[in-house]
Amino acid sequence: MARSDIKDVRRGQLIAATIDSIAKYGFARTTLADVARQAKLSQGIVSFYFPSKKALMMATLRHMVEGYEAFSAAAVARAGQAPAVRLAALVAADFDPAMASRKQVTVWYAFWGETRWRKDFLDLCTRWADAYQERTRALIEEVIAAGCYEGLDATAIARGLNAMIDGLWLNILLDPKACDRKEALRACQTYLAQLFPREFGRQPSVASAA
Amino acid sequence: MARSDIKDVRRGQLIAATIDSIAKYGFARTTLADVARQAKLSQGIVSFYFPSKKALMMATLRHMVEGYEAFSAAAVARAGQAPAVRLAALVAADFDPAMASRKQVTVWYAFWGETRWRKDFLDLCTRWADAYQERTRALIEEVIAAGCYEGLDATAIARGLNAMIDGLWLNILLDPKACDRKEALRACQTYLAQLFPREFGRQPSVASAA
Amino acid sequence: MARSDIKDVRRGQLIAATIDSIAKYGFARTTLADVARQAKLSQGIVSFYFPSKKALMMATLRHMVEGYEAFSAAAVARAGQAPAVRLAALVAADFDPAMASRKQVTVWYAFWGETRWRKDFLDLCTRWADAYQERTRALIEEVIAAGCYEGLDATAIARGLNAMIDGLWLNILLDPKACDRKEALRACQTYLAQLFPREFGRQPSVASAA
Amino acid sequence: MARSDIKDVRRGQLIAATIDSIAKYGFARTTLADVARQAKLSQGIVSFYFPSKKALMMATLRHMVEGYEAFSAAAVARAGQAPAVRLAALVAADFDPAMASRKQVTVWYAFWGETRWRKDFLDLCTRWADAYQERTRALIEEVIAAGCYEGLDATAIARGLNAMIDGLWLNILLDPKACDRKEALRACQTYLAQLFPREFGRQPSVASAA
DNA sequence: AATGAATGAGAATTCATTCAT
DNA sequence: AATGAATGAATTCTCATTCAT
Repeated sequence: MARSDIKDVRRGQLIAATIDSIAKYGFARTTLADVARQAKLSQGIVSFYFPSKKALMMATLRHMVEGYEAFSAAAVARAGQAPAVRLAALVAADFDPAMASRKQVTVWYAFWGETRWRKDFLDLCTRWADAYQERTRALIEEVIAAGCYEGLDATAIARGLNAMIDGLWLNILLDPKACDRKEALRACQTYLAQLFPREFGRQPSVASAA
Repeated sequence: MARSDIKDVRRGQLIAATIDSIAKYGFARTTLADVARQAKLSQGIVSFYFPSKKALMMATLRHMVEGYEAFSAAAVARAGQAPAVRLAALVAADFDPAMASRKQVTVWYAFWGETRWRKDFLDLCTRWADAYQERTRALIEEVIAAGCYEGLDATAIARGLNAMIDGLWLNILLDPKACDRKEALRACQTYLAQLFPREFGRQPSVASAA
Repeated sequence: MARSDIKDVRRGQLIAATIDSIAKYGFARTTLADVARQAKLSQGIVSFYFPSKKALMMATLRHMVEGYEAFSAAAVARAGQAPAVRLAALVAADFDPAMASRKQVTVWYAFWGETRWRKDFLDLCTRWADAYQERTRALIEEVIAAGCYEGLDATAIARGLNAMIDGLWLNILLDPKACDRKEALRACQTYLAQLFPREFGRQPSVASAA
Repeated sequence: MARSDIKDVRRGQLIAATIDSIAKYGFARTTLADVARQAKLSQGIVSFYFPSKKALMMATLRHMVEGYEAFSAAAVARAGQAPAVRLAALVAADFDPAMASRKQVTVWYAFWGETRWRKDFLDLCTRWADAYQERTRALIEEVIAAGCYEGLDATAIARGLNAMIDGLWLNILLDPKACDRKEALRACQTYLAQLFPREFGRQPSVASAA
């Protein structure tokens, strides 16, 4: 194995361990010793690969963002050309078990709840968040145009849709019994069906197409 | 000042200081020393009034929940009898400067992001959250009935609306430039206008009536 | 009730509470708050009657010493004139339920184990301890003289007897199952019977005479 | 120095420092900071080697018990075959400067005086204490048999002898001027001489043989 | 590359003592 | 005489970070 490969492997191990640990103990209670133990590596190695706890956390967040982005983009790509189907796929991806597992959601909100390094976290995410918002807006605009809808504000709708998704994730986190992934996806689809009845109304098959 | 009053005053001071400190430093970095300093009291007094940091945090959360509930209920009560106006008032209250200030929102998400005591936090909130969800649902049902709408699922709409509000709060927290309170409220109203065009469409005045 | 009486009552309450607390929690874990609670008095009153924790402890020790002394002297006085009977009574008093209860023994050893204030404790006890040792010695000398024993060193015997009593108390404290008060008393009597077979041998009735 | 050795060295340093500190300041006033200072190590390292103060104390007690046991057993082994000489050696070992130094005795009684962790301390010692009592009893029985003594209760004598030794240690602790090691040993030997005049009477040389 | 011992700055919590009422 | 709120120093324990091997 090449030198650079093993480095990537170690980094990956440590980031995975960090995610596990945040999910289990929370952000502040995640100690570097926990991470090392979880990764079955020695204490010192964490500092070897990441100069500080903050750097480890930043790398972990970057990893999560990139994973989300890749998963999301792939889902949309797989969905073909039709704007409505692409939009449905985008939404469905957000509630895919691989993205909206309890563990993932816990970790996302652990990051958002953290005040201390918020600024740095945001610097890391802003570009991505803006791009995501813009992509959603554009897709909705396409759906509006393709469906000949009128009087709809794509920006406000995109903002509302994304906010609803975030809020449903929070629901999943806080009260998984009252609202699981399936229930959350249904709420989103209800919303889309109200907006675009011709594309989303009475067509549960669209969701499963994603 | 009577003996029994001073206790309430001190508790209030400490809870206010806790909120300030969480907003400034985050949940984990809020030390009892910070709280004491902020409240201009001595270190030991925090432990005198709250047996542990957890107890202080629980009391703080309870205080926030009760404050939110009271504010929200008062806003709806002021709105009169018409269901749509009441619903508009409920939503508007969520984005009132007194509720959705950056400080408040920061603290809410600090609590939700905390893994360690999540179970206890939720035990404290569940009843309230359920009641809130139910109240929203009932109000939406009234609006549906009063407006003779058909094919609308009040439960899913309520869930979606509440989730959207939560998500918009997160937007306010994470990217206040892209989404301030006014913008957030607009997104919600857009949603309501799409659902109930006769009550909410083209009538920004309704919102301001709240 | 006269002023001075209530003061004595309060002092007594506090000392009794201190003894209870030492027995339950140990010397260092006995806080003034515990003592106050146990005595059903307010926190501040402890400092009012005793200028410091050390002073409370000293008063408690003095109380125990005086109680022991009084009990012991009374037992000997009741025993009449015969030296052997007096000696038997002295020993029996040490294992009387009122003196060698688990609580009492715990507290005595809590005091002896305490290094911090040892010097002050000893200053308080030395005179008493010396007097006690001398009294025992004199009594043994009388027994020797009355029984016409020869070659016995009253000083060494007194030292040995007192040490044995102390050691048996420690046994009661550390391993009450293996050695209770009755068993301890038996060991002492065995010792005396070996020393003074004519007075103590085969006469269990002597012990019960005490 | 090998990695595994250094751990033992550190543990030993810390235990030695703990003993010194208990002897100097007492049980409760022995802080982890004291121990670290005494051992010329940093604060944190104490917690690194011992998960809690209690664990440090337990390890210290175990160290003392093992040291005592080893010393005692070696003394008896050196004494040869004759039961009386072995018994004399056992007793003499208890008052050897290495065992009954003021420091050691202080620490023993500090442990016995401690209420808080008494149960755990005793769990650690009970087996040893029972074995010690049994060994003494068996030795005394041998002396009785070898000397053709009659009417002696080995159990009661052993209990009394061990209690006397404990009590003499307490004397050494509380009033070293009135009773030093030599004086204490003399009291024990007087006792043995009264029990077994043929083996111990008028033969100070036996003791010095130990 | 990797290890894990060592450091020391905090953090929560406890508690003797003070003092206004 | 009595109360109990308030203080702040002290203590145990945690942990990010450093560094010799």
